Amino acid sequence: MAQKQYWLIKSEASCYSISDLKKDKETAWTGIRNYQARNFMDSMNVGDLCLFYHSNGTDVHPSGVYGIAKVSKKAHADATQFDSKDEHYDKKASKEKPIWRCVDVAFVKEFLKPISLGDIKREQRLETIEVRKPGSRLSVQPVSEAHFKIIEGLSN
DNA sequence: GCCAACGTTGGC
DNA sequence: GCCAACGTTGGC
Repeated sequence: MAQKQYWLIKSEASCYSISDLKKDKETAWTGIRNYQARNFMDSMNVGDLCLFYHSNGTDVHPSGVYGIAKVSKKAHADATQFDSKDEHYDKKASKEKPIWRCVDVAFVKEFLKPISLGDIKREQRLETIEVRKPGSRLSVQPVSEAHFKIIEGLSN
């Protein structure tokens, strides 16, 4: 068993939120159409923990980490790339030659107190975290164990 | 809604 | 293989 890794996965709350995952218990993390993000998903292992980040927030619902999910299945072909009616359809992909993959993630917990991007920027120990970098658009990104634990700690 | 940052595409 | 144009993301 490989050592546990930590990640941050982004979703717009209006698209798929932590409460959706709480309700579903488990979901396929489909729709990732970025090679770097895909490659990170390829290196995920079952049991890895993910910070669940809501992007494109509002004043009422700020961008930030809203909870934790756990990888429950290693990367497999993302079914939405074959579906011409899906918004993530990719005509260059075929069942014989899939381009995009996704992992399955399971609900772990929803933070009682979400950690907003503002909170993250105020925390000196998180100075080097990817999500703080200007123009950080990567929707799946690695997070160090230390940073993961700090954010988890802040929510208590 | 604006705009900066970034990835992708396509002409050359 | 370069690079300008374009589309998308995401904070504000």
